[in-house]
Amino acid sequence: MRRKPGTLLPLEAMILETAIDLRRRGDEEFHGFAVAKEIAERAEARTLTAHGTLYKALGRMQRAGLLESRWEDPEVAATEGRPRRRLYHVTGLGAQALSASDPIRRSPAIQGRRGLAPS
Amino acid sequence: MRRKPGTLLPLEAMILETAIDLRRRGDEEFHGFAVAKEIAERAEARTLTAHGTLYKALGRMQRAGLLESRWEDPEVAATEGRPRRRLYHVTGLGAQALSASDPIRRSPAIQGRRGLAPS
DNA sequence: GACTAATAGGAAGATATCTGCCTATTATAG
DNA sequence: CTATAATAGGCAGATATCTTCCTATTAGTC
Repeated sequence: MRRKPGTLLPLEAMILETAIDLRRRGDEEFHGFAVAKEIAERAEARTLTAHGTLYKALGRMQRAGLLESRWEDPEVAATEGRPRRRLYHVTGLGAQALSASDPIRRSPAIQGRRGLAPS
Repeated sequence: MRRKPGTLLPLEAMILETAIDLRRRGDEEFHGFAVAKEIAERAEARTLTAHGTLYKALGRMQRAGLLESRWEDPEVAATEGRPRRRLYHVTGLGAQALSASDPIRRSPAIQGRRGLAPS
């Protein structure tokens, strides 16, 4: 949809918020599936089905320098008997971008958004 | 459906056949997904959807001693960028069970079965 | 021959990530 | 203000395995 540089899309802001939230709760790193579930709970279940959208957003944000990632140690995933995760963390730039972003598109949107109806 | 001991179900026979076939072609070991695809191609596309059925059959056959398995080295899966596989091989007992099994339920069933309509 | 007990089969979903395709949306050029 | 260019969003599916339900089928009993 043609990007205005230096702006966060609602989904991107939500990812950053969720990630920073998780960090406050002790998780230094997060993985896509985890934020997917978090976001699905918050945002009035717009399902965010087929997580393709989310993973594409994560990749995009990483390319933009808002996130950094590393692959989980395969041994760990193996021990826990699940697919391997890609572990992300928010960069300084990412945190900065969030606080600089239009707050109307952020927190208010999470519970009882006013104005800016989604559909 | 209550088992007659020492008998192979069509699916089990097909797994053993496929596995032995793959071994002839050089693959000492096989994994569930691979046989699933092989079988899906052969058997007139009864899809075998939702591979649950196949994985249950594999587990059952392993418990019966017809197959043995080991988990793939997590590093290998990681390098190839895909989920880890469980690698199976047919045991002597497994090969024996196949040759002892009713041939009408086997090879003929694969192309142009006569009699014994499936549905 | 009918009934029942037991298990096989099938659908669906959890766990994770990623790609391709098509449509929707938006920023900017005109 | 509109047309266009570009990208975001959504759906589907590939890659693998496994679990939980519910239904279908069959072996063996009476």
